Amino acid sequence: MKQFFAFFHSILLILLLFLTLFHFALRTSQDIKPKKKLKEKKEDPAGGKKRSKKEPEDKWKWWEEERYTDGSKWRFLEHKGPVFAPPYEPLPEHVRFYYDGKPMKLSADAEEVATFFGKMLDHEYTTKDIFRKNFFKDWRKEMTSEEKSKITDLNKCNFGEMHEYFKAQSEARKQMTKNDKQKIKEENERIVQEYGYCVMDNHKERIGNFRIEPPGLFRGRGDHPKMGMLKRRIRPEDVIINCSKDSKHPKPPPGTRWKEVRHDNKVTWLASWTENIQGSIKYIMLNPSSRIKGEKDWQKYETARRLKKCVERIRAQYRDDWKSKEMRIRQRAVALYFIDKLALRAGNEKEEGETADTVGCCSLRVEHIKLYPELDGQDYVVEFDFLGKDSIRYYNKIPVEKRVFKNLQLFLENKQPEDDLFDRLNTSILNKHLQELMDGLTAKVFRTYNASITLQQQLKELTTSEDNVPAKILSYNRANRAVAILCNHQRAPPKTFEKSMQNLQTKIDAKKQQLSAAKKDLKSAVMETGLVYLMHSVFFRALEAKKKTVARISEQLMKLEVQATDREENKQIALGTSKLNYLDPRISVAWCKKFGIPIEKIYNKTQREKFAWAIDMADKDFEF
DNA sequence: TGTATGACTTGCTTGTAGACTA
DNA sequence: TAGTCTACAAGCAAGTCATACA
Repeated sequence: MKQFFAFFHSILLILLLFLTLFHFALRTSQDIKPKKKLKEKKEDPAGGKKRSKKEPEDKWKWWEEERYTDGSKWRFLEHKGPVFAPPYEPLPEHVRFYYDGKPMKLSADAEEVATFFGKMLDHEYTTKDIFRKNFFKDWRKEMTSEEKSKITDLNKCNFGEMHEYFKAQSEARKQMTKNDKQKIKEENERIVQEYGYCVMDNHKERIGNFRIEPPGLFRGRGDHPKMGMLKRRIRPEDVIINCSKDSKHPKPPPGTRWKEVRHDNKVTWLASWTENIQGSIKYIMLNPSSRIKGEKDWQKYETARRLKKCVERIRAQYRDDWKSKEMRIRQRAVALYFIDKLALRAGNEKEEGETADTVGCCSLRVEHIKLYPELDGQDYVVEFDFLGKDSIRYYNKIPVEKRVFKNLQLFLENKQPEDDLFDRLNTSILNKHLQELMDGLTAKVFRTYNASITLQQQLKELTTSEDNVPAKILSYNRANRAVAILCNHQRAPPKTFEKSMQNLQTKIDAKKQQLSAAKKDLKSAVMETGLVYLMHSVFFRALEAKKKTVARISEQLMKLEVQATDREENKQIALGTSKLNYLDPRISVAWCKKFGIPIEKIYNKTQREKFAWAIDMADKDFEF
């Protein structure tokens, strides 16, 4: 009898378990209701930061209006002038400068320049010979004759206390109370409201940089021969104001005057001054979201689209020119081939000794290329190795067509490493030729065209409609990355890169553990619920909840893994430059609309303001 | 035709606001 | 809620290109 009951009990249990599993299987095959958006901001790749800045009140659609056709940029311009750097505040008594181990009180002018150096002690710049030499030379110009005779060796100068003082000040700023921080914020906001906007042709427009650059030490990039030189303080007497005659002219600070007030509506700047390092002019101009900048940007992409229509004809022409009898035409044709194929910059000539030694296509020298008739199984390989804009290294090995290779061999004949590769060519000659091929065509249009067309092609290739949003965004970033690589947009890996990757990996590991625990939990719940299924439906609801937990954690894990892949691939590549300057925003807008991706996932608030014209006008079928 | 200059765009670095996390 | 981290925006250097002038 006992055996019979035991057998019956077992059969009953198996039956119950089967029923439960059957029911469970049925339910899992149904879609899970979309979960309520608890923390939407977490899903925003742009950071989803709730900035306090208000959306601009002026939602003017300038792109729906006529443009000026007479070369003028505006009819009316009124602004308040620039904001000057605050005056120098002398160091407190206890912060001393030491020379040769002894404290020494410096005159105000010498002390100010010394603080510029003291602030930078942590920076590699202060270890560079050129920087130190230039700084010391300019610093001595600010010294009194007594200081000059005493301070003769920079190596005997000790700026340590200054450095510590500024570090402590920065620390104190961080430690300020919420209230104090709020007060500073409000004051800044007041300044922005007063000086950060202008009125241009009946519209309030944001100014890009309304503050005059403060004095400091010049931070030239690469091996810049002028790094460390003193950037002097700009006073109202150095500043030219540009505004319309009939506007309320900006007032200079009390007791000062402007260098000049002019009314030139053929230019877009509001104020300008000449800096003392290179003697170049610096400007105060409008924000990228302004009409004046937006129109120009739009126009730039339209020129690139016009190039698309005739690029094949131009390519056929330069290929033909590789065979020309004239050396200058062959050089022009080979250079254009590189600009087109490799997205090289034009390469203007530079004054020797005034800037870092960098080159672009037309200014390439013999020493920047190597020719290999055969390399790694490929024929006619050219190796490029040179410093481009901002002293960023361009290194690339590419197979070229035989004719290009033979031409290059010809160009190199009887030349020294420091000679120009294209000695019969410069950017002016090249651009004049391009102008003849297409109205408005210059060397840089090829960069814009190739960048935008690459993005469009890559998006088509990489996007899968079945993918979820994070996977689609990864595809977008990969397409963007292809462009950044083409344009050689590099960045120094962030100092915190390794750590942040480690943090992300820790999160992934934790999430994996969490997932496996949740799965285990679900499995045992299935067993338990099976036993009591007929008695308590409440257990079934608990089972459902566990199932949802597993799904949620799986999704979170996937997101983290996508994030890690994206970050790793982006380690040394800067996406921002191409996104802001080379990619027709209408391509991205169309892609978002086509695949149902919120535009906020691709462009942050500032970018959306800059590209408002594109967001408004492009539909899902836009083709570059 | 070459050079200088002015105007504007492009491009990298850095400080920090504010989101995230424990 | 305090401390940490990171995306953003500011900052400014460094390009391109048109034009004026010799």
